[in-house]
Amino acid sequence: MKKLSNSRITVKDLARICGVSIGTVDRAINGRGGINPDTKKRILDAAEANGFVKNQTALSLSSGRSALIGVIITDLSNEFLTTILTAIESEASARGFSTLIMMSKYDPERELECAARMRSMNIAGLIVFPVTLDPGYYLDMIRRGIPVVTIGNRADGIPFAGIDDFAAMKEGTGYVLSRGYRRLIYAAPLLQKTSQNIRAQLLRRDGFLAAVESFGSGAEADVEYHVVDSYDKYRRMLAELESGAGRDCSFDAGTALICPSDAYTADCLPLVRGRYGLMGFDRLPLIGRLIPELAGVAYPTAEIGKAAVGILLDRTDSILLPFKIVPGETI
Amino acid sequence: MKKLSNSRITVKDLARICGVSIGTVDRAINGRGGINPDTKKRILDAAEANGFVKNQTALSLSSGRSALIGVIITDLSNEFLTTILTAIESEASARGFSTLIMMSKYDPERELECAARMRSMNIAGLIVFPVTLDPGYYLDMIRRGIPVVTIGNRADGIPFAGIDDFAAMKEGTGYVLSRGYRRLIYAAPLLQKTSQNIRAQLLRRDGFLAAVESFGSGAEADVEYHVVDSYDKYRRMLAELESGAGRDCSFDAGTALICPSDAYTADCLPLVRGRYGLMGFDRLPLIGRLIPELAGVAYPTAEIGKAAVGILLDRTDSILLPFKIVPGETI
DNA sequence: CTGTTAGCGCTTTCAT
DNA sequence: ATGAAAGCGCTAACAG
Repeated sequence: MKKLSNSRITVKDLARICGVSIGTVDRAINGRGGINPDTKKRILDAAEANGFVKNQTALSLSSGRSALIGVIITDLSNEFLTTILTAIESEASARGFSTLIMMSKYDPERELECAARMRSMNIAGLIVFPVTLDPGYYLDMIRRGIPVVTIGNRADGIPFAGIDDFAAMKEGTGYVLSRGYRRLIYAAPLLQKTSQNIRAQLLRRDGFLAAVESFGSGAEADVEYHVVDSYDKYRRMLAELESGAGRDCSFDAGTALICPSDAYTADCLPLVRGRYGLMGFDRLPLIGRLIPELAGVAYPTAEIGKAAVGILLDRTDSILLPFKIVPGETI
Repeated sequence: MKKLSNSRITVKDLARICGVSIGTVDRAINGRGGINPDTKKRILDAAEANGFVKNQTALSLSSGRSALIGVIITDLSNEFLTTILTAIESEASARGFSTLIMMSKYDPERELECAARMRSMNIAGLIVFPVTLDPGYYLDMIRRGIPVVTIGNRADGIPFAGIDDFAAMKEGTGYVLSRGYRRLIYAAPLLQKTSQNIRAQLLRRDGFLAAVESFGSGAEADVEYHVVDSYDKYRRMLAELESGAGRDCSFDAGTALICPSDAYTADCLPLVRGRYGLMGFDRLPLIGRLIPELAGVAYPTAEIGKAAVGILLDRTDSILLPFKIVPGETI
């Protein structure tokens, strides 16, 4: 195979330049003991002067580890993921690691291919937003000493960095009810994807139901709700919103739409603005700036990204971060 | 150094299992000729059965190349960058490459550190959104056989994938003028950063000026314009918009705000909605869904990401992609 | 204190 | 058609 003369200066070159052995160079470079301070200085100076940069590939092959953190996410279409990713990259970089990013595109098989690929690159650890229902591969990685952390969806037996989705949606829904809305439309088409890991969506839905339930036991308990749990129903709902009054969903002044992800908020907002209530989820920077009046649960994405890296590198346990309910004129 | 038993099955293992030599395994795996079809099948079956995955690190060290494409961007706060990144990852992945992403955070020094780091990982090529004014390091990489492509801002002597920023803003401004607006506020605070590469912003500003200029030669040539070219002025402008009438900027019904990046659109839109005209730039998915009525130049980000990877891997030349003016009620 | 050497997993001659 | 061996750049163990 043709070698490209890309090769920068190596330890061997440094050894030749300084008239010492590569072992000595190594001791200087890595600050190991047992070396004459003068020799050390001479070598380090030469390294500096020649712009020596350790070849990470060789280091990785030799040590069996790398300074690479793998990140598998579904895509970047959602600000939720980009902010987490930003935090991950910042934290990883601050700790001397680089981030290798791949996208599963919501395809469980593709996700596992990504994981295998990353593993073949000796990644130091993996952060994954899982869509696969089978965490077996990840458990195997953990067993072999490669830490794995999940974000977004949980997976049994694997550390998780995130929020308590159940509690967040329960509180959020409670807030909507407390503002007098009595007809709730819960727009969660993703619930249709039963062959994927949608644990976060399930927990949020359960939180929603629990809020409605517990409210139902009160005095003014005539709450009516509707769970939009398929893309078909969701499309129909949007069409009804657009065309004016909806039948299936019984829109009226006391109606509020609850979106368990701002991916849906983006669809719904232009249609309900000023007509019905709307509560989002995530509450991310861009949406917050564009639509300051939007109410919703605030997802602490930056903290989560940082926490995920922390769990990975310090081998600590799962962590649940606090969320907030952001009030707004849309509720 | 402690070796972790992460190691999956290797060519050596395969050789032992099949009772052949490493060389033979290699011939089978890589489909090179000069091997008995039966032996080959036996080896491939064993590889399949044992879930053999080539160790990319070793491959990279041995060949001096890797299947890694480096991407250095400023950050992910902008949908502009996330959509390009998505396209890059898709295309790279489809062509068998992985993406290593780092963020310069608009810091030229940090950008160069990222580049050096990536180089030490034997990246096959680099896509960079440059903020540094000195492309020397990149030229050196190219000289040594590592292709580099710029996006966003151009850099002399380095291939570029993008649009004609000058023409885009000239046309966009022409559109605003054609709709009757005669007072234009051009909000481009980034112009202040003269110690960074802001070529795209400069080109857009020049396009804006050219449009105003060429229009001025006509009959109804009383166009008044104002370039907000610092963060100070920008903040003042936003404050004036918020507080009602502005003095510096002379807002009135015939006023239109032109934002050469939707990063600014996001700030301005809530303040001018229904009062003054507003033209954005980029016209990205989320903003498009949230604010369907926004007028602006549509930046073909997906195509650009794909093109950048193409230039990198096929060693082709710069490419300028077509843009579009999207009309909308905000103008 | 310093030099030598083996080895990480793979590719690639050069022999056989 | 197959095997043996060198080498990519670095680390670590062992000699001296």
